[in-house]
Amino acid sequence: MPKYYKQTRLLIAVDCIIFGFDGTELKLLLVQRSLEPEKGKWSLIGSFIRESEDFENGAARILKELTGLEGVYLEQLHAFGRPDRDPLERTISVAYFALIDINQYERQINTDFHAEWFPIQKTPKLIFDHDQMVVMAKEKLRYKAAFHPILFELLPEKFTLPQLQSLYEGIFDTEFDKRNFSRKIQSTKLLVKQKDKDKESSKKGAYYYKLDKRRYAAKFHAFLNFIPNPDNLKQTAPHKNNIDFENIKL
Amino acid sequence: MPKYYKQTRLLIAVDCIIFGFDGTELKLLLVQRSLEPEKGKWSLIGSFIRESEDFENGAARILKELTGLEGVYLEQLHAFGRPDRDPLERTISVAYFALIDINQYERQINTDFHAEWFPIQKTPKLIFDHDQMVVMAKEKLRYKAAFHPILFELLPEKFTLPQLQSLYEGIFDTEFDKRNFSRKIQSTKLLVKQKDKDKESSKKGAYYYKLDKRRYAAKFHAFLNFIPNPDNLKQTAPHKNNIDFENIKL
DNA sequence: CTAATTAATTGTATATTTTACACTTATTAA
DNA sequence: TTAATAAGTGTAAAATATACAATTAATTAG
Repeated sequence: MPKYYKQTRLLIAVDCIIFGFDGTELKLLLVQRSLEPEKGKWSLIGSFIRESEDFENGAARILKELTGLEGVYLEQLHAFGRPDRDPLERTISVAYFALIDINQYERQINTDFHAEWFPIQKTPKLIFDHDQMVVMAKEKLRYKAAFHPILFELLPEKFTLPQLQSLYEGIFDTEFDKRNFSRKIQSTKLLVKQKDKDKESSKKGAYYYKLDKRRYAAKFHAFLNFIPNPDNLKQTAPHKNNIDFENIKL
Repeated sequence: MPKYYKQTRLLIAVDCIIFGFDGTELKLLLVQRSLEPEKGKWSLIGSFIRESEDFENGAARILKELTGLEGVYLEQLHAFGRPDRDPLERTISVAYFALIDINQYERQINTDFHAEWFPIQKTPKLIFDHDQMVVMAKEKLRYKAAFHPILFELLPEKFTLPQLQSLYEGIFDTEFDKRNFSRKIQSTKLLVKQKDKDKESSKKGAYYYKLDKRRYAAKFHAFLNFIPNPDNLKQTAPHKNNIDFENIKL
């Protein structure tokens, strides 16, 4: 069987930026690296790609191993290939981001990874170019969330409007008027009001909602314009390939 | 020097989806593959990545070799890694898309690639998963063009509003009202009206415009909402990871 | 038992943006 | 001079986004 001669072959890894929401705060799941170099340092979870494994399969496998979860939302972020990104040997990393409901996360499944949830604003310094990956993933999440109903992937089956709003506010680092937010969300017709209330966080209690699964599947790629008033969004420092929310009025 | 033992190393290629606009039509630059397998078949331009080469460098190098152009708009599209995508040997492809003004393209530079421009709707069948790459690139171009002033990368320094409109109409496969289109484009304040006219395509002649480079650089990432009336856009067949323009009113 | 507290819920008036729609103008060719 | 062609331009109606505050349900404290 003929091959491509004289070409360089490189290591390929998949790294996962795992976002989680616990009902209050957006978090990132990090692990302590188990092999040299940088052993013991905080890192994204990753793995070399196997012989007959797709990137998606690899990412899903990693997630399963680490969190015990299957069927998690996964999307390719970017391929990172700077020759010196791993000082030991050149390694290509195909980064995926994942969205999970932290309450579904099974704490016990894999303790050998030394995994820990960090509030998104309080992540430690990561190895290699993983900080850059996280920055890009946060931008992409914001970007997608501004137009598509992607944040529901972070929520449990039943959730309240105040919970949903605080998720949006956390991700966009701003505050929305609750009347307008409610109206906008409801206008998508993606939510089905339940009969029961969540009495945890208030005396009055907030009605639970569920996703209308049919509509959700149908509208996932639609443009829903979730984010009012981009002027109020705080700017992130622009960098190469950055996506941010500048105001169009100069 | 220690290495990562017992891990698979794979071939890495960069493939470029090169979009070009000639003032009338959106086109794709394809080459006839020069090596086995599939020698002689139509293909995206690509190359194995070199020892100390970044993906961006690799993509820019390929573009330079093929078109003679430097400083071309380039953006990573997606990494493709299906184990059997190249039947000869597993090869990862990191796909980039490029936008160029066909009039800048220097026809003579590289005849050994057997390169040819194809109208975007009339491309031949391509090798491997290159058709899938093209589909994804078209979707991403539409997506970005809907919100960001990216299509100017396809135009010469001086262009007319009718030219710009026909570019947008071509990419979105629809028609816009010229009064509304003009108002919307002008409201971005990205254009500077010139004193001279293009008399090629009409008796009256159409005023040339240039980009306001400062504003263009500043607003490149802003959301400008270029596309009115998404209802009128024809649907593309949805597929995995698809981005399309569904109407949000169910 | 009543009052105070807390957070959820709901409506309206105004401003802004988007949309639909058609005539006038400049130029050339007949 | 007239006809033909495509460029350029304005306005009214509709839809959407925004700003803004009172009421409600339940619990807790007095």
